[in-house]
Amino acid sequence: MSMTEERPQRADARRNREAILRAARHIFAKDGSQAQMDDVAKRAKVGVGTVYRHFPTKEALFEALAVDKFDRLARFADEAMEIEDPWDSVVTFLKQAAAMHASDRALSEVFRDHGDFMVGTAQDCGLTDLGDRLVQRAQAAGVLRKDIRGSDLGMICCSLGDLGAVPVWSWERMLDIVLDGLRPDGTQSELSA
Amino acid sequence: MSMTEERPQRADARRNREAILRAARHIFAKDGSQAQMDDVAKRAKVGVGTVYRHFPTKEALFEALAVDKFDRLARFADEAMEIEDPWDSVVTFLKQAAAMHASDRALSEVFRDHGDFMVGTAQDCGLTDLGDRLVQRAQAAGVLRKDIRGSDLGMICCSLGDLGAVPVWSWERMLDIVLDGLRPDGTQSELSA
DNA sequence: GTGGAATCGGAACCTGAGTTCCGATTCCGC
DNA sequence: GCGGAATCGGAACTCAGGTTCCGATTCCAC
Repeated sequence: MSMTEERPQRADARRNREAILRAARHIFAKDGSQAQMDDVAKRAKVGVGTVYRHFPTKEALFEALAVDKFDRLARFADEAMEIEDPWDSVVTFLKQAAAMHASDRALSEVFRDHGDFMVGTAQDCGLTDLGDRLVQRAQAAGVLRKDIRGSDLGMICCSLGDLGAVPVWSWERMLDIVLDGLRPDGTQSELSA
Repeated sequence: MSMTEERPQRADARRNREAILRAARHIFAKDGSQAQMDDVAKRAKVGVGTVYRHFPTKEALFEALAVDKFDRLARFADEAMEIEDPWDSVVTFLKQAAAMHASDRALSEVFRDHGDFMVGTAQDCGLTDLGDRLVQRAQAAGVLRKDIRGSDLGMICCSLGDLGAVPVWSWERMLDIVLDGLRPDGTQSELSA
């Protein structure tokens, strides 16, 4: 079934592919999905045609990068699980994820504009499961309110995502408020579905 | 200095202007700033040329609507000040503002993409002051943590804004969490700047 | 009712950005 | 080295969507 055979590419092709990915990562992080293919090509020191040979469409390039990002998020979650203190591990993960959002405009846009794609990708790279585990561990230790679900971590990231765009506000401050809302103690309302 | 004299417009012109605004409100709420001028014209049952006579540019039309929205937000804040219970009044305002975001894609985009414009407009229509008053009243009554500023209300709205785009998540749930983070009691961290 | 000024409508124009195409160039097995 | 196949580069094409233009139409003062 697999159409993508591992045919050996020519050396220059492989080199260019890497250059394109590196350039695209930079340009998309800066300009979001509005970034232009010409700019990517220019930064990769390559013609536009070359970009299109490696990625048939702008959307394809964008997705390739997005999958990368989710893998990185999954790695963050993995590392966070290593932290002994369960609360710290949730906080650390959220901080890293949010910082990543803040430095990458494209990531926020994926979260906002491609909800279904995002859910699928998070599932595939194990991020969904890792999120659940992070949450359950903290709840078992009694340091996280019981009515939080793993998917709430994604929701929180998404909501912090676009704060980076407005210089007046800081996602760090917002995250602090949200974190206090996640604690098990204190007067609390009942969360809506 | 004022160039905008109140010259009486012809009846059909005034009628068309209203139709265009009504149509634009609907189309922009649905499609955000990606909305197309042709669609606005079609919905207003008017030619594109007519739209452009009333609003010299797409941007101008967009801004006219945005100012409207901020006036409405200011009215919400005003009404919220009438509520006796200071905590309720903050909650009510946030709920109304967030609901407005959820039903209006363009509003979220203004918050995200035109930060400075937004800050200026909020100032002009009195929303900034009203927010400060809402916050201070609640703090004086001891029902809102002391380290919250009026501008945090805007930040919260902004962060809730784009949750509406992803159907998996609900801004109501997120707002519940945030509200618990705003309460004065319970274990709390120190907010970052 | 009539004249002319204001307004309308929408085809045509223009620009920007994604994509294609093909001659030039580079790589690699012999 | 040589030959040809894979790859490159970037000018040119395409298409979508904002904006303009001007003949047709509508309104209002007289």
